[in-house]
Amino acid sequence: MKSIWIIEDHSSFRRTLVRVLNAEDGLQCTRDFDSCEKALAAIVLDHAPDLILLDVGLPGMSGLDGIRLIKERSPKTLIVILTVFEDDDKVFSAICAGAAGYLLKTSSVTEIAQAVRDALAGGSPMTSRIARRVLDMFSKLAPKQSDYGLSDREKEILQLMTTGLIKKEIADRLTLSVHTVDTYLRRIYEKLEVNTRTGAVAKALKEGLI
Amino acid sequence: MKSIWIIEDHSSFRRTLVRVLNAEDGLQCTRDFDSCEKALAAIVLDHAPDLILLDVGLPGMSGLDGIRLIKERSPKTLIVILTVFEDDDKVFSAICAGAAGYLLKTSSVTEIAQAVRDALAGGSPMTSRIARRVLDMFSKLAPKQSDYGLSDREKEILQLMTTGLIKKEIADRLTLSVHTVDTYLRRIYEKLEVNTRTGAVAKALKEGLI
DNA sequence: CAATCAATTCCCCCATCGGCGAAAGAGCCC
DNA sequence: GGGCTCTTTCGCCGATGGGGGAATTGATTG
Repeated sequence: MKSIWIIEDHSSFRRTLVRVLNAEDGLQCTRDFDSCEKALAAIVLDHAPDLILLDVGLPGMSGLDGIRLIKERSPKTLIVILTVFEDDDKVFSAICAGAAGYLLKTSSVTEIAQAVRDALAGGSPMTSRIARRVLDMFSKLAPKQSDYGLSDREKEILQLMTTGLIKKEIADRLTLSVHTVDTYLRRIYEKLEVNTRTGAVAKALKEGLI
Repeated sequence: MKSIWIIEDHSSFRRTLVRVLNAEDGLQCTRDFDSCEKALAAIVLDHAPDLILLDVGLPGMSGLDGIRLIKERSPKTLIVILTVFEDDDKVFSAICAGAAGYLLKTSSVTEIAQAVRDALAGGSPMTSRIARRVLDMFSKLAPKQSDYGLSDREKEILQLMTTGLIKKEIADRLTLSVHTVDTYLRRIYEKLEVNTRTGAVAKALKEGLI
């Protein structure tokens, strides 16, 4: 039997959810709150539930901060977002904070119940529109993995540069002469079409060269 | 009427898909192939379809490369992956290459048809297990969003540093004196606990400070 | 009103860096 | 063997960068 909490300020909707979830086999909605603060206070006293259905966008504490705090206190508790917002920013923040699902309130209660089961079974339920947004963000975030024809040694030196080392330190680290490192740097600048260490490091990190 | 191509080497499964999709209103499976190569050749001659159902893991060209090549030739064509593999690597690569959905072959044909509709309507259909993997990868990939208490001005200067500019250029860009920029840099170094431009830029980019 | 902090400008000193040029051994391909 | 790239070493010079300290505005906060 999996325990579920609901954090949602609309009392009628909350009560409906409680009723529907309790009608499901193997699910039990043990508590419900109208704010993150109250739920957080309960987590320290009570033991945490298996899953929390959370409305981000309720008054008081931001739901996004709520996710973080809940996850801090009880990392194993799954958090499924249930909200009216589907802007990139909210979705992005929720996922980064550790949400295990993202539903819209336009979903039917049976869909919500199914989503809860999905999440408990190791899935991350979300509408396909939200999924598209996540995928778009993902491919923007992922490094382009370009090349520029750097040799292994050049990449090694570039990598050390990204740790903040200066030429001399790199030379010491690799038991090379400063001159050698210098030559490498010049070639790296040339290949990357930059003319400063900063530019090289920035390009390396932005484009995932190392 | 939306046109769909299928790339799938199992001929019986492929024919089943064609039949099922053609039975759907508004969908027409115009062509089907048993390899990416043949589909790519067709794209240059024929005009590209609205959506391609693609099996990554078929013989010959890697399906992942296939996605990239198809997207190059016809960026507007949606690509929905249909495969037996659900390892992080495949999913990650497919998404980075621009896939708009990721289904498992364990799905029923009606689910596949629904997924095709979802994708055409602007969604990214995927199983909730796949979604969980994507979310996990996402939160690993996403910068930690730490703070270090940088002021707006300091962040601005840090941002300009990450474009490879030197102090003097930053000063010119902001109509400041080099000395001013210098002071900022020193404060940034202090807050970020580094002592070189390279280190500051690396830390800024790695931790998403800007 | 005072205190604080962010933003700004300036000085000096020396280590480091970036651009110039040169060279030589190792390994690989034709 | 001759060319090629990769790796390594070296010198020189002027510009830049980092560390030290100091001081002035303006805004915000207490």
